[in-house]
Order: sequence, then structure tokens, then C-alpha cells
Amino acid sequence: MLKIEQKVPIYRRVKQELNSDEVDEKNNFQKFQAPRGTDNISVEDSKFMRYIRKIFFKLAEERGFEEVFIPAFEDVELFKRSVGEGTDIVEKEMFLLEERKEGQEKKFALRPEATAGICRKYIESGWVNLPQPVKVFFFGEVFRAERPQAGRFRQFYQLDLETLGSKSPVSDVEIIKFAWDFLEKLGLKNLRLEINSIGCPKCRPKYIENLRAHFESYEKSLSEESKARMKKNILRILDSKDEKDIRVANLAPRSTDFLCPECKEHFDSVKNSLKNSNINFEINHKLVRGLDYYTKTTFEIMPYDDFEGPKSSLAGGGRYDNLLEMIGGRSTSAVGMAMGVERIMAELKSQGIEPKFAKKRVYVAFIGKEAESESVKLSATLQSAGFKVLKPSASLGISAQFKEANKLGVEWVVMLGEHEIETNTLILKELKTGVQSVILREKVIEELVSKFQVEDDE
RNA sequence: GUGGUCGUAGCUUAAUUGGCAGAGCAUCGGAUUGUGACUCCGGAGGUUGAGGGUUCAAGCCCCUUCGAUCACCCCA
Repeated sequence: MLKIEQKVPIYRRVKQELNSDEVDEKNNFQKFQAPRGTDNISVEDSKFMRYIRKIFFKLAEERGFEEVFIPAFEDVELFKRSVGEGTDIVEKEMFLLEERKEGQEKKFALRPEATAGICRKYIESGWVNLPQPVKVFFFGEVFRAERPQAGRFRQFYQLDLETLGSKSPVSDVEIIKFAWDFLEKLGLKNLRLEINSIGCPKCRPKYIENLRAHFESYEKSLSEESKARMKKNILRILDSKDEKDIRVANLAPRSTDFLCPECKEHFDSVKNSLKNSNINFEINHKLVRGLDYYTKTTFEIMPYDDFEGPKSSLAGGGRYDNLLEMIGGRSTSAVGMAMGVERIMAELKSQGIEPKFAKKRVYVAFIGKEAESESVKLSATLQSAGFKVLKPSASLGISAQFKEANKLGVEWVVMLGEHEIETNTLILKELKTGVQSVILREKVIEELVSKFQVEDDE
């Protein structure tokens, strides 16, 4: 065994050996930190991520959605156009990239969400020619140059579901029901669904007009921020956190009272289908979207606490009948939703829900050369029977092998030695209880299957 | 972008008025080459986030910066 003498940390040794004047310490010895708001998933969290993704993929595929891959960055104009005026998202909250080529200036932005990229792909790849509607899902990281706070990061994961090319309220309900069922399948309790309809370009102007008249008549009672919102983005006053604003907003006219016949029928149909699906919902008249391309249905799902009321939302979505046209496609109706994966993870933890994976893991221990080659055969047999087989990571003594099995959290250990080979048996030990038994080699699969009360992992 | 609080080993943290950076857990090795956890013994692990200043002396005081956290702005 090599013994390494390293009493002095490497950076100090180098520093001592070199003349410190010759060393640019900053460049050679800098300790790195993760960029702000990016390192939000620990190794322990990875099993939550895998659990969430597994259930999402399974449900999406069951319900006829196809996975879609999109670039991590797109032309900044794509996002600009979809975001619209009256918000400082582009200037303040997107990561901008520049391509440096002589005489050219092309700007890109890291994707701040998935919808715009998916719509671009729909147009560019000619998905209009596929059977409509096109149903897709997405799971990946998105980027926002915000100051991090609770549940808000600069790089985080979103899962996303879109149905493109359908005007029907059936699609709205399909998306909402997916979001609801997905969160329930994860094991979350106390969920609350809120819906609203914000109309379309035909009926919304009349609503905005009435809303403006209302807020103008109460202007003195509004906060300073909301006075500014009157000009910039009046709908946002409705979800202000300021108590003065809340009082005025509660008296404000409701978008659902101004819906045109088409939008009203659509909203009624959504409500009826939800009732028929036995999904409870509340109508939240203040649930609006700040961006122009949203039409008709909006919804959010959040955990609800009997004492504290609704918590911040886990899922949000709605209909966007105007987006595809705004970014250069044919007029195409669409509806979708997105969830922040870290927020779901945080809620799972706060509700005490642990990710469940079937643990069909077996550690194969052996003593002696002969047993080693037998254990290779045995491992293969176990693997082909669907068990996850773990073997000693190095040539370890039997004591160390058990130690390792324990460290890995394996429940069952199979052990082979000279005695066992002679008698064609093996020892099967449950680590939790310490109980072990000698069984015939042929019976091992049968025995383990019964121990695990097999539950399908995939 | 604005404001508050915070940063000591992988994790949780101690350090009196500015006076030798210490522990628990985890890790590694040994007691233990046919049995892990429990136990006992031992080792390793720290430029106190980074840079500068004040001081005989800085984890502690001051400035800058990076990061974390909370609220605001914003929320696709």
C-alpha cells in the first residue's frame, strides 16, 4: 500500500515551493462557488427528481402525449414577442447571449420557459400537417435571471404539457385533469384547483375598460405600485399583496361577467366537464395572466392549508389561442400548463412524502476464489430474473463485504463459500433482522421473489 | 433591480472583552480473513466564502465582493 504524506494541503505546498510573487493566487488557488441560484438540487434530492419525472413520463405517455426536445436557447425576439409589452421581463429577467461574428449582432436568450420554444417548433417543423391536436410534454431546465428566494431559482426544472391545435374545451379539461391527477399520484394531499376565464380579444377590451373605471374611482385607496400598474399592466392590481389593493380588488368587476357568447359557452363547458370528472374547483375571479397571448381558461393548483389558506401554486396554465399567430404561425388554438419541479419537491418534503421505488436489490457476497466465479454466474441469474445485483466494489474480506452491503442500504445478502458450493446451497440473509437461512441454489429466485412481494418498478 | 438577516471541516455547530480554531455526526483504518449495524481504539479532514483595512494580535471590528436566506419589484 502506498502511503501518501499530505500534511500540507496542495495549494500551500505549491505556494511554498514557488516564489509566491510568481504565482497569480487568484487564478491558481481560487475556490469556486456555484453561480447564484443554480445549485438547488442536492444528491439526496435526486431521488425526488427521479420519482417526479418517472410518474410524469408514465402518465404523459399513458394519455397520448409525446416527449419533445427543444433548444436551451432561442432567438431573443421569440421570447420578446410572446411576452409582449407592459412587463420588464426581457430587460430584467432573461439571460441574454450574444453571438460574436464580424459585422453581425445576433442575440439569443436562455429559455425562460418551454412554451415559446415548443410553439416555434410546431410552426417550423410543420406540425400543422400532423393529425390535430398535437399533444406534447417536456421536462427540463429553464433559466431566469431573478434574485433567488423561496422556491425561485435562476436555473430550475419545469415539466410542461401542451395541446396545440385544439379549440375544444375538452382539451382544457384534459390538461387540468392531467395536472390534478399527476399531483395526486405523487401522493400530495390538500390540493386546491382554482380556475377563471379571461375572455378573448373580442370581449376582454370591454372588461379592461370597466376594470380601469373601477380602479380610477378608487385610485386614492390604492398603493403607489398599483397606481403605476394602472398604466403598465392593470390586470396585475388584482393579485397585488398590498392590503389596500386587496380591498379594492375584491370589489372589482369580474372578467366572467363580460365574456362574449363563445367564451361563456367555453367556460361553462369546462366547468361542467370538471364537475363530471369529480374534480372540485373554486372560481378565482382574480386569477389572471399578465401576458397578452393568454385567452379564455386560466388555472392554478396549490396546496391548501385549513389555517393558513392557499399556499404558493405548484401548477399553472391556461389557454393561449393567440400565441402561435403572434410568433409567425397560422392562427392555432392551444392550451397548456407548467409546473416547477423544485416546488413540487419542497411540497412533497413538507407533506412527509418519500419517493417510492421498489427495492429489488440483492448483494452477492462470496468467500474464496471458487466462490467468486460461482457468484458471477449467480449474479447473472438474479439479474435476468429482474433483480438489481450489487457486488463487492473491490476484493474485500467477508466482514468488509457485509459492511459495504449495509452501507449501501441493501436489504438482502446472498452469500457463497466453500461449504455452500459443496452442498449446492447458499445463505440468504436479511440485514434488517439479521435472520439468515440456508437454501438450495435453485430455490433462490423463488425465495427472493416471495420476499420482495414483487412490485413492478418500471 | 431594492431592503433585512447570515456565511467556521462533507453535515450540525463551539470559540467569554479582539488573545492557541474545538466538538458531535459522517468518512477512513484497526480490534474482526465465514457475517454488517451496536461498542472500543486510532487517523485524516479548516487558506474561518473571497479580497482589502484597523490592530502587537481578527472567526469576531470596518470596507468591498461572492454566495445563502427572507421580503419587495416581477412572475412567462
